[in-house]
Amino acid sequence: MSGALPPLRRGRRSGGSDSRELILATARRLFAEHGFDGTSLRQVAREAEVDPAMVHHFFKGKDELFAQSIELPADPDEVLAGVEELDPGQRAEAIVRAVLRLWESPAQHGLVAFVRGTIGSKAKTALLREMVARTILSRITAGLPGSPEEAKMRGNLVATQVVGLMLMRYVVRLEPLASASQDEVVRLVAPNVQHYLTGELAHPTDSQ
Amino acid sequence: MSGALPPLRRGRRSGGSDSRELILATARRLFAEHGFDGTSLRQVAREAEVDPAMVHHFFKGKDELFAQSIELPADPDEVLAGVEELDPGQRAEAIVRAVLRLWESPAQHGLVAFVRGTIGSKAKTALLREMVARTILSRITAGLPGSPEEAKMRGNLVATQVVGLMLMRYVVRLEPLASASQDEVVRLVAPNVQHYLTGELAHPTDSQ
DNA sequence: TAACTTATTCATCAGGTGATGAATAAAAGG
DNA sequence: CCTTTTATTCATCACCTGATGAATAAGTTA
Repeated sequence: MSGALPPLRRGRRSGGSDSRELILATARRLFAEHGFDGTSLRQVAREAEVDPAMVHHFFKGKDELFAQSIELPADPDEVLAGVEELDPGQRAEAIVRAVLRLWESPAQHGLVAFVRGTIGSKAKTALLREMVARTILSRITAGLPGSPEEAKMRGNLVATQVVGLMLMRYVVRLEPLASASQDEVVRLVAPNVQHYLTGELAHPTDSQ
Repeated sequence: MSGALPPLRRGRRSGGSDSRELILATARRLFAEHGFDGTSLRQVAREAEVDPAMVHHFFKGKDELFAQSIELPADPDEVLAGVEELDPGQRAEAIVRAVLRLWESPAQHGLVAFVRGTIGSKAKTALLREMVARTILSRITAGLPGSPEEAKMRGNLVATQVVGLMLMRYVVRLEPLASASQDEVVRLVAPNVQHYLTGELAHPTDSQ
């Protein structure tokens, strides 16, 4: 039990270090696991073995850290590239494939974080709604036959199916769905998505 | 500017009061809007115009308050009553109707809170998974033809569609879906749910 | 009326939170 | 070499969190 502690390690560490990346990686993981509110800067710093003040040195604050952690998971332009040009009759499979590919890419952590953080608060949910409506649905429903109102509803229905699929497979991890192969998932759900896109939307019942 | 402040109001208020219910109602609303972590006891107390300590007087702590706030939204037995006895070929409409009815009942606040609180954390998501698998899916897939594995997958697929629908309609509030009538929603999505229950699940493609 | 129970508030605790500014050490640039 | 920039840590701040125990007032019961 010596009294002399090792000399203070204040100041720059010798030898290059990538603390910034380390912090980001840790933040990504923790945000994905516990959401925005459930993750503290100090927790990130602790697990990255770094002083809490470093987080403020590299990022302006918690918000910026979060923003950079989820590094918007690739813009929809890229993910849905080519979908618009496809014949509506074949669009469903392309959409489902694109979504599965995205969620099984390195972006997965960030996406889970995004979903958790976004559904947890009313304000953020509103942001999500705007974003989904403008960037994603418009692309999916481009060039559908029928009235614009009908196209919007078709887009909404596609969203219910696709979002439900992502949530159950990647967030809730329901089995056996979570372990099924991409091809199998496409086979199973693409037909229903296609039905929402171009199928006959049930006739208003005559009764009522 | 009299020096004499109004006498301290410590002690029981005269006239009956229903602070307990007031706290519960406020908690329900706030949990639904901001989730579990995003809601503090003091915030609940403030908006209920009550001292924070009252919350501890009536409930053991934040966890118990949360638990009582979401007052498990009616057990699945009740909500899905009768679904098991229905012919699988007609089950879809009953399921969708039951879900819509539930979400447009007074339980809605609690349900939104439950979803927000539950998706926000990994641990709670695991609880949700167990609960959904045991209590809901088993009921929905009872008596389906085919292997047990196939029935489980069919149940999973139904879950993707139903959960996606609830999320988009009641949590994200995507339009025009959120404003559609119950009957219209049933007409639009029940056929796809029925397909998951009893339809032909696409043949393994010969290629691959 | 006296004793007891319940409702209500106050004062306070220990601990976690995000944030800031200064001190120190290494690296980079001149 | 000296200067500037960058990385790192420390010591704090003010604030909010959930929680507890005691003080007080009203209702309830004996």
